[in-house]
Amino acid sequence: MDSELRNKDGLTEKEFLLQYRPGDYERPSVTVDILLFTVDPELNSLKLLLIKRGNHPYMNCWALPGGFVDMDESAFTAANRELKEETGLEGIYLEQLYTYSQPGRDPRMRVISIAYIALIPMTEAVAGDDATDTEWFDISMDSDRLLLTSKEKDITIEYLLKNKTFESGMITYDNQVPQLKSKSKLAFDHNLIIYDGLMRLRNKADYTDIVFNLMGEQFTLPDLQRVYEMVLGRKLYKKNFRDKIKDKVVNTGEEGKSIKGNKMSALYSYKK
Amino acid sequence: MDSELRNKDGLTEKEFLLQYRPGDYERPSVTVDILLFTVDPELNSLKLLLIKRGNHPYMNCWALPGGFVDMDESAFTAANRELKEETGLEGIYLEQLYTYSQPGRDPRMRVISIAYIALIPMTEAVAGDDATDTEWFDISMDSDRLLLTSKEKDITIEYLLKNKTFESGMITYDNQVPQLKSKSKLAFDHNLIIYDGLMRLRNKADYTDIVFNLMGEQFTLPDLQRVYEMVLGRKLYKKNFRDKIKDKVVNTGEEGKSIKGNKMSALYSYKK
DNA sequence: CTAATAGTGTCTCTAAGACAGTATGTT
DNA sequence: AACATACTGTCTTAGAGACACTATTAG
Repeated sequence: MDSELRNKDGLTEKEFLLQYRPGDYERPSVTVDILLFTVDPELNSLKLLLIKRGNHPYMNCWALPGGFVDMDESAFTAANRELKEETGLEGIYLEQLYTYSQPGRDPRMRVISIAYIALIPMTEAVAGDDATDTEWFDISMDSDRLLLTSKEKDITIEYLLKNKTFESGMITYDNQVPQLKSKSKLAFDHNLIIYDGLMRLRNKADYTDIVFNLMGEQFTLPDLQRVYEMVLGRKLYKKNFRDKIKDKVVNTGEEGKSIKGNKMSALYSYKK
Repeated sequence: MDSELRNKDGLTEKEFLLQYRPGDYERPSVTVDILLFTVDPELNSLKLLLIKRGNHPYMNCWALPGGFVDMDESAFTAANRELKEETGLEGIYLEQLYTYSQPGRDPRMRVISIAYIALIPMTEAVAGDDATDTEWFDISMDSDRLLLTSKEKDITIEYLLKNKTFESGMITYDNQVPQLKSKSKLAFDHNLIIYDGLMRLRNKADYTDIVFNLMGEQFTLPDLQRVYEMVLGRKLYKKNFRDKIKDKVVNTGEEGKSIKGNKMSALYSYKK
């Protein structure tokens, strides 16, 4: 067995691990940041949960929910735990987005943040919490602007998207960089994270079933199309849309009204 | 100005940051692991660089190159630094893959690893280094097996790919999990990382120009096709392939022989 | 001459995109 | 009656997939 293999100091693995002491060097803090998306019950907008910071740095700016990764849990587990604390919900769609590690992204200390995308159905949408200044922002993005608004709190957070060319090896690719336009703003590099997350969501809407995580158990096709349109940020042709999703969906035989319409429509559910 | 904004203790941001002391809690180590791919000069195989571990844990197993992220550098910078140390090359294609954070993935201590994909042209391929037991493995993967082989060292590392269904929110998706088959094996969770990286490479070969990072300045279309086939792990129809890449490529007017052929062929270069 | 390789033509099938049209309901 | 909405038909274009074909060259 390999368990009796000895290293150059003559130690087996068990002996090695017993005597091993990690070096005494500085380590970064590691956190998870969560992009929690949903759609509002009237299907007017895609929504993103933000929390107002009550202290420096970025005091009074809006930030993504998140927290530290504990020593005995994975980042995925930490993100699920934060979601549970924030919304009370479990079993939510959760996907790792990207890891942000630029030194100085938090002026207090070195923080590396693993960002996650979470999606909850409109029916589960939890109200904003006034006490902790938690708020669902309407979020939209077109070719040159990222816009976050809260009607209740009368807040507009706006970033212009500037085209920038990146080089990597042989290839170059165009990307966009958010540039603050409004008075209110996002904390840390959360503007980047939100931009990246929305792009990921849009891309995955095209080639996966990710959008169904924003729907309830049953839905009409007009409602499903509206959700796709909010995610993608553009109108879709009804017939083409129905052709595209027809294999992902099954007619329940029941009928119901679409959220914005008053005409009966067939109710569908997601087909696994 | 916001710089005069005071928190509930009456401190400005500058004052707050001066008195701020990070909590004295345990932090994980953060490393980068690098999937360095190239193709061999005879265009027989896609290649991946691995290093043989000389100590516990996973002594004598093969591992991805990598190292710690320093406190004053981003993970991207750390990956570039490691690449420079390993190959002497700079300006290489480098893309963040995924972050692996499962507790226990390193039995010595808590290590969170940010994995990167790097691609270098075949012409730049550095030889394996006998002193440090660095070796370029031939890598291939089909629907049910991941295979890493070194002809020189007579090593075969083989993992069967077992289908597994994952649930996340409303949707389920099928994925594959590597299961050790051979006597030689990979260290830590590097089998997962390699599987994920190869899948990413294959997906991106379809909708980006990523594969050109494996080519030299000039190449014939038959050679380019062979590289695509090695990355994708399947044969392509010549005409369809040429139609697909025709806008990515420009005829230099020169002629040269393909690496495996002895007939002259038009030389192309990558069109930005 | 034969076999292999470089390169092109073309057919089918599917999916995206864009409208047009019918039926059914509300006001 | 007028309008909006649910739902379907169909045309065009583009790309993936699959072969068939010609031309060229090594041996």
